[in-house]
Amino acid sequence: MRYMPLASATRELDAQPKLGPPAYVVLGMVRLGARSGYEIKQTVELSIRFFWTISQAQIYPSLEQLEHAGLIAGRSEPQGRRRRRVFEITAAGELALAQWLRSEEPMPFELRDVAMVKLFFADALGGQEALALLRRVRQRSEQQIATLEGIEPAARLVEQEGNAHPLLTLHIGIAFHRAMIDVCKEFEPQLAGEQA
Amino acid sequence: MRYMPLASATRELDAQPKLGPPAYVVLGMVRLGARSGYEIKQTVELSIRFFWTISQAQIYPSLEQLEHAGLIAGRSEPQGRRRRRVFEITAAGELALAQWLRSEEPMPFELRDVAMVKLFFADALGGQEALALLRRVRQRSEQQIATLEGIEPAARLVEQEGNAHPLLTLHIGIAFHRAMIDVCKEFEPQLAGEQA
DNA sequence: TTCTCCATGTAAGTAGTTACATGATTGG
DNA sequence: CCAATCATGTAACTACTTACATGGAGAA
Repeated sequence: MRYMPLASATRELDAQPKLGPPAYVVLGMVRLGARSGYEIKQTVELSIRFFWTISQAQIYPSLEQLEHAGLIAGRSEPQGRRRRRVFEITAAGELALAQWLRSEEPMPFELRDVAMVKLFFADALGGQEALALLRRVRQRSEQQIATLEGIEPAARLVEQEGNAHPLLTLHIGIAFHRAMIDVCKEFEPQLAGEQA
Repeated sequence: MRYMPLASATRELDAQPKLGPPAYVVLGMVRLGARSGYEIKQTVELSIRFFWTISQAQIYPSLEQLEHAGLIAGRSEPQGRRRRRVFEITAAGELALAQWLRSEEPMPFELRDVAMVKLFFADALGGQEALALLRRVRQRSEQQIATLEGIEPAARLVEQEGNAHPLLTLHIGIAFHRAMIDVCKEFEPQLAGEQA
């Protein structure tokens, strides 16, 4: 039996300093076949960009952390003389990812959208200008939908490889923006009727 | 004529260090009648919380910055012996707010939602567990809708005082979550059919 | 040879949160 | 008199971004 304060004992069991969402994102991307840090960044931009971002500067430390924890295995695989580390998920990694997905931790919905803020305060504008803002917001959503629909073929491909959920989140994104457009459209006549 | 590098001259014209979104949020809230820092925090929690948050620690410095810039005017108005500063928007403040609302700066849509990330990676789970996750996400949206609908009476009141846009953003929020629920519902049978 | 892409790494800075500190008022 | 609420302020910390630095590979 060892004598040490409880806090330290607990810390020893926990082992690693606990992974944050960015690390799980990297882990999940490796699982889906993104091999290098560079590929992960690209895949993120192509797939989850509209509900999660991650900068390159976060990816490499996350990879290190995950490898250290034994959740991914990396090896050097240079292209010619250009250095390159490629990673694969380990059995422990699969387990850790699934555990995170199952965990009952709260998932607060947090949107942080300047456009919505501007819309909220738009009564400070005249009717014509408020209408212009509303239309800019609508156009943004139309643009987003176009982008998301552009991704759909790729999502259908990963679906055929047994990953149907990327397509699901893509559809949610499209539905989000459609909903936004609908509410804006409904509101427009109310503004058009106003004098400046 | 003065001799100084261009950068300095420009900085001199700009005068203040430029306001960020949090400062404009505070400004807008003062315009809508929130008088003290404390009231602003409460109003934010009641109104824009689901698409923008702001911590108390940001509010007081923002108020100072805005007052310094002449966009709001504050005076001491203690309640008994309890100190209290109350603020009003100035003409310059109205102008600055409107200018911000009109400005053509890009408004990138940025959502940051762990639930969507988990959904995206949910193929790492068996069908039953993925279904459970999907239902948790759905319940979250149902909960959000209930909260938002609870706010609606208050939004209708401010509408009658001439501010119709808070109600608009509220409707957008409700529509968001309805859309999310719809897509989830559509997807559920696909998972229910799977073996674990 | 020059541009774009592949690839990794890090230092410095920003934006924001949590937690703490203080103290008065109101209502049960 | 005790708890909840009103009210302000700040120090320490965390998370994340931007910008810089380096260099090879392939294509025009």
